[in-house]
Amino acid sequence: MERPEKQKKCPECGSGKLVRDYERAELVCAGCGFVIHDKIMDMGPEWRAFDQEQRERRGRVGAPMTFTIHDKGLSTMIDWRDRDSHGKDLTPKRRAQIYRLRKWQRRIRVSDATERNLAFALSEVDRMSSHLGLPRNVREAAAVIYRRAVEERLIRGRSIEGVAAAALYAACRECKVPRTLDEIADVSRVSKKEIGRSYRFIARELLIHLRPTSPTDYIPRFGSELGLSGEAQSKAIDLLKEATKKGLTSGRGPTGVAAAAIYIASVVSGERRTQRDVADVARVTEVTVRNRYKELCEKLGLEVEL
DNA sequence: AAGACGAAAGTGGTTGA
DNA sequence: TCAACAACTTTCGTCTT
Repeated sequence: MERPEKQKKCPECGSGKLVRDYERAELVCAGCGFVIHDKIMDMGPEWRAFDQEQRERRGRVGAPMTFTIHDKGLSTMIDWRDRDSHGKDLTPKRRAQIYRLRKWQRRIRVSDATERNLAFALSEVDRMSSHLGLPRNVREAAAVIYRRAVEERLIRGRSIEGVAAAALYAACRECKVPRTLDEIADVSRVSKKEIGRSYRFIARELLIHLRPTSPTDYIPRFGSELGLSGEAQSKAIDLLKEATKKGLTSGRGPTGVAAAAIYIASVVSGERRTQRDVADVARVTEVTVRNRYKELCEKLGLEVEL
């Protein structure tokens, strides 16, 4: 795997100016805004991908491995009959020893049952992260959250996959690279509803208090997916700053607001994208893009000639 | 032909009694 | 537990480029 330091040029526009965004753990091209996430931290997949489409195509992580045969038949069970290998009765001393051994074997079994569950959950986190192209630090954060949930015994009555997905969702928000519940649900095996419920539960129990997602956090990703330049993206962020000041973002879905800002920015910077395209990457409808962008234009007193 | 616009009805989730 | 509610979606017809 290539060392991040050796990556000197942007694969998209060839510009040499790459900026590290430590907060989001991304490497960003200052010229065109292209985001090179997996170069900086991600030691996960061994393949290299230069954009989201490639990453999705090459992500060959499929359905989760089954851990049903936990030890592949290698475990030994101590016989319950108090006989030795010749069929003779054991001395009382031996019997006591065997009893203790059996007890310990039981204990070891449950402890590696929780280990297996943890391993399974973490492999789920990894699998989902690969699909979503998330950097390593987010996976780590998700793993930490999941481990805490295990320690606090919060998984009882909940599916491991649900909690794993919820932990990942929380981790994304914590690391300021938010993914929507829908996006998480797409790569998970459980429903959006269950992930949401699990998330709320563990967030409450683990006292994880996350500010509502800011539309700004979506700009680099959406911008990158639409191939927008860095200037266009900064433009969108400026717009959002203004909008936030005037309270235009509260109560609105952050993805919708982000989409509108991106759309306006794309138009004013001469890199126009259609409402359809913007709506698609933001996972909202054109109607929402329109409504938000009309609001933004009116309230910010913007003239956007088309 | 494609994109933008907007009206109207429908959906799922939150809130407050 | 139920109904009201706001945000968002779906659908569809019209206008513009």
